Amino acid sequence: MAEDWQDCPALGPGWKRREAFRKSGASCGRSDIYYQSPTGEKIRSKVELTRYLGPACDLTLFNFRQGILCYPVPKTHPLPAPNKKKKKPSKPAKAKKRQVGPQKSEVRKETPRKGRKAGAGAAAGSGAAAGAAPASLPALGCCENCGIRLSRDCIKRQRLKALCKDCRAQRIAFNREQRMFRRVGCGECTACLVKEDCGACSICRLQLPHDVASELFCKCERRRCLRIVEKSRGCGVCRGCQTQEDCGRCRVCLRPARPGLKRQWRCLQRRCFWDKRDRRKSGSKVAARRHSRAQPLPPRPASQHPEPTELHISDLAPTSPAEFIYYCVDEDELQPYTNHHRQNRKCGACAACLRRMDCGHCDFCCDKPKFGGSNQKRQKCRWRQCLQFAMKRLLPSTGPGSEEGAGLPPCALRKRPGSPRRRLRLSSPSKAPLAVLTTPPGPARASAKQQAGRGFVLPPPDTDFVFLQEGAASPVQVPGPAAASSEAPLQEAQSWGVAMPQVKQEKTDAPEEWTSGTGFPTSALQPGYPSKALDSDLPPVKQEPPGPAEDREENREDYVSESAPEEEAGGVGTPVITEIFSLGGTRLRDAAAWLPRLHKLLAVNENEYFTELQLKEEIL
DNA sequence: GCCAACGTTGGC
DNA sequence: GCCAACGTTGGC
Repeated sequence: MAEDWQDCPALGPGWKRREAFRKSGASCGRSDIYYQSPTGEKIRSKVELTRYLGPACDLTLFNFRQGILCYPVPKTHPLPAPNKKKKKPSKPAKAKKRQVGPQKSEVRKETPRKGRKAGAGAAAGSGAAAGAAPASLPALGCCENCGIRLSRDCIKRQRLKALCKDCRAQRIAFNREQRMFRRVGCGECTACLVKEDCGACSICRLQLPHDVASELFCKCERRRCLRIVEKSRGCGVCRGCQTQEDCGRCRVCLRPARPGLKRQWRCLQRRCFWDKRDRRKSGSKVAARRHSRAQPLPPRPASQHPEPTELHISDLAPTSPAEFIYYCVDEDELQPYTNHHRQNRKCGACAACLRRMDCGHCDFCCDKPKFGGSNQKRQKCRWRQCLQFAMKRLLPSTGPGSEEGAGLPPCALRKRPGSPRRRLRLSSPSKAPLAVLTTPPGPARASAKQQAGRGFVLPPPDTDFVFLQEGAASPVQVPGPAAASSEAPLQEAQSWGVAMPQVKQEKTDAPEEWTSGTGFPTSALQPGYPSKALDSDLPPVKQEPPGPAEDREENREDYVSESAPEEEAGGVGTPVITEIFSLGGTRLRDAAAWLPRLHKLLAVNENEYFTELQLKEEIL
């Protein structure tokens, strides 16, 4: 991560080069060369460089690894080349073209997230949106904190791009430090020095083994590090926190009071710089602007932590035993799971793994350079993401004694600290029929993750399952459990994977595609083809002809080779598998309520299509 | 908690 | 050398 960029004059002013040594893995010690264009574009290979500079630019003399021009031994006339490597001429046109990618993604970002972009580059256009406090805006292209002019690199970066390099580093360091405090504490504050649990807080009441709770993150509430900056209270030392009076000029102060209601928002000038929430709550960068230019970063709050009486329970307290275990897992214990090799994400046998062609339509494909994307997401085509891998992590364990837990490293049953994706796992991923859980579009998404107590999540009652059973030619969809028995055998769930497609918000199905009342998409029960409304404009997905091995699997994989393209083309857009990882967890108890009935149904009617009526009769 | 972004690594 | 994509980080 150490970005020791060095100028690369061979490519022209503004170009930088970096050599990154691989620190681990089979190729440890090997180095990779990266370039950065004057506009901040990252170039990873000569091919990319060529693409970036355009065909008019001849790179044959350019040694990508060395970052220098290598002229052929001049036999006759030694002058030719110096200018040849002047990439600059062709760059603008191509660079302009390359800008399309980022711009596109930024547009997309702007909509749902109020566009951080608006602050710098697009500020002119969105200034009206910011409207209320234009006077406090920092100059475009200036660090929001110290006000120095930002480099192009800083401007380009979407994260923290409104901060200069130093301020950004400070902020990142602060965030990192806070995480450390949350996990292990500073070891110096009075809370960290307390050796005895209080015995009365919510954690102590859980009566966890002392040796587990003592050294880890989920400590007694009274022993939690005091250097953690609580979001709602601020650091107490920055200018915002120390300002006692409202400015009377910011948009919060100027907001007309509602009769009978106390103003809820704090004056922008009084908000803590370190509170990241304000950046989003106040829309775009208004909150960050309060610390703009004239206001350097406040001293690190870590050295001047809040009063010892301030506990920060809300940030830390696990809300359930399950969460508690998550927080208590020792990092080392997680190694076997967290360090699994990259290839472990492929079972190599499921339809997704056997699929060789990218769909070209999903968001990950669109991100790929070969499809004209900007290579920001860098993820495998959604339709090629391993189904087994997804299922392994889908269903939660029910405890050490359960079958789900058997045969797994204990860590596999726990959430991973530090990982944004909670993956749940069951022990027997083999031979699992595949199931797809679909949810009605639009507002249903918000409710798709109903809280099912103790932090687990289950689909809403009107959620539909589309079961893609191996051996069956078409998916089967059933309505949600009306009065599911929560005591159904958990083992049943092992036979099924459940996924939730289209969780992402980029694409939303038209509501009319769904039959109201039944909760079924009108097209979903068409024998053989379950997809929702098709977009005929989209080209069919290229499918590689099956190899010999695939022939054997043909029947078993039909459901993907047929249904997947349909779904891709059908505007369902995002297939199901990767979305599993985004689920906060599906409560096995609830999943199990579905599965026995479906399992039975499909066992009896294997290889048959199901009509909506059949399913209703059979299941309801 | 979720996810976009991107550094990094595996494999062809 | 190049590309695919894994895994982590930072932001919302």
